[in-house]
Amino acid sequence: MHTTDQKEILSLAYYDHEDKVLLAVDCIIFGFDQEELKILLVKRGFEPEKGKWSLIGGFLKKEEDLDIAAIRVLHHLTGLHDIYMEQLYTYSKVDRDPADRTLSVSYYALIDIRKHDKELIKKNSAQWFSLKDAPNLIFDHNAMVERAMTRLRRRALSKPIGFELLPEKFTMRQLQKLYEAIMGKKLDKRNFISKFNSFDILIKLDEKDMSSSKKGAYLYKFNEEKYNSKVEEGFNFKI
Amino acid sequence: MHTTDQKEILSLAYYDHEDKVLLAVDCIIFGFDQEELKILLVKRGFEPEKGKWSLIGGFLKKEEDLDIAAIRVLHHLTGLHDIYMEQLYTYSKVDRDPADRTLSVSYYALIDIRKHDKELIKKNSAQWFSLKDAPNLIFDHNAMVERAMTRLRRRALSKPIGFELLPEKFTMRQLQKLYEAIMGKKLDKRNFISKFNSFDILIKLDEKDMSSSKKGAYLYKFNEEKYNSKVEEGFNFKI
DNA sequence: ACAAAAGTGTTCTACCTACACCCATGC
DNA sequence: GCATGGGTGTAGGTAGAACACTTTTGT
Repeated sequence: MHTTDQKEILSLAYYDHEDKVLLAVDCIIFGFDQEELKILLVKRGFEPEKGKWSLIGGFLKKEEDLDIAAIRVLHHLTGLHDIYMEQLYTYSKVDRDPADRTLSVSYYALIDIRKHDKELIKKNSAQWFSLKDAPNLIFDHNAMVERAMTRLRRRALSKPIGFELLPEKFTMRQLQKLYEAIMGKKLDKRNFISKFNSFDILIKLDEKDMSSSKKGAYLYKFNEEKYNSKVEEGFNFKI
Repeated sequence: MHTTDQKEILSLAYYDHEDKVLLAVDCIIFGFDQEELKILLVKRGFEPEKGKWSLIGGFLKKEEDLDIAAIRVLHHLTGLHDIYMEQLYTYSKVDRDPADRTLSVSYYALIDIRKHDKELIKKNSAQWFSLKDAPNLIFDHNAMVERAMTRLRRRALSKPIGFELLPEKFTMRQLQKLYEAIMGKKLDKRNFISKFNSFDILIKLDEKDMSSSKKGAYLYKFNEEKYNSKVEEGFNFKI
């Protein structure tokens, strides 16, 4: 590899006359509160557009790649490590940010809504909104949220990422409610459960969750090892 | 909107201490030559990695957004306008380009291989390669091609983008060969044709193509208006 | 005893897959 | 007349969709 000095020399030699730009990372953070999908938004504390709602973001630093920058931003707001996260799209309209030529790479993230650090969220004047009544966002952030929603819908059909939004132990009903929220439609509980059982990637526990009924509902865990080994053998998750 | 002067003032005020980076656009250009998928590569004429094969690319200019930059790069190499094109992913590893900190946004493009400007290609020392025997590429360009291929496969199943790779008039056999190339497997011709006919988005012409058989094969055109109006009514293209 | 959520199977339909023969023509 | 690619239909299997009643238990 090259040292910084060498790089500067090479850069001067080869790419000297090219334009440089500011690059931001913006994160769409999804959570699920047993009934609906929510996103975490911050009230902007600086100009431009101070006081308006926006996605949480930050600028890419010289020594980071984009994934690292997104992880930093997510950690800064939620206090969480090991967040499920995926790059979405790069927004580049010349006038998207009135203050300067800034491009933004969007990421979406899935977190267990009960696990975030409430103090940090307060400190950053952030707040959870259900997707239906989220406020209007600055710049092109509304479009980012829409694209994230579309991607999440597609991904959830072909990868078992839903579990990232649930607690470790969950009931079948919670899982179904989650998929209903993601897909935006009611599902038949018998079909849903037998589909999921046919995958054989859940562990049924002896415990029951008594919080939502008198009878109680069995709790399940996602068996990630089993899922991975089934994938090795050609298994294809498909809701 | 703001004038450039205002922008500079705002930028100094708000984003002054952030790092700026070079941003490139790299294009995976797909073509189809009746038998297999090909990509258009250029022999790099400048350092670093001069003389090696790479995707065609260029740096984003201050006054462009990314789509415009990609269109410029594509036009520069092929002479074509109105190319089908989609943004794929942004690559950002700190050391991906040894010369300087450069990020690259990849785009893939689909063109009718017979329509490109052969002079321009020669002038840019570019060449078509079938995917199987394409040379090793510089930086992370191999990964870009792989991601493009994955995306193309998925897209081709749910959107009728295959026609972008074919001449305006084509035979059913050509269409089938194209889908076989994209999906990497043989298809049954009866099933393929009856599936496509059930969509009812092709126009069967009275002309025949006599180049590949004595009997001749009917030529078809994609009926884009009909496709669009069917989509309006809820039709879902799904191979 | 009743309210409220949990749990459980079957039938019908639609789509996908596999499969084989005749046709038209140039040589 | 034969070799070459073009064109066409059907039957069986599989996966998805629709659908209703019994169980448990706290109040």
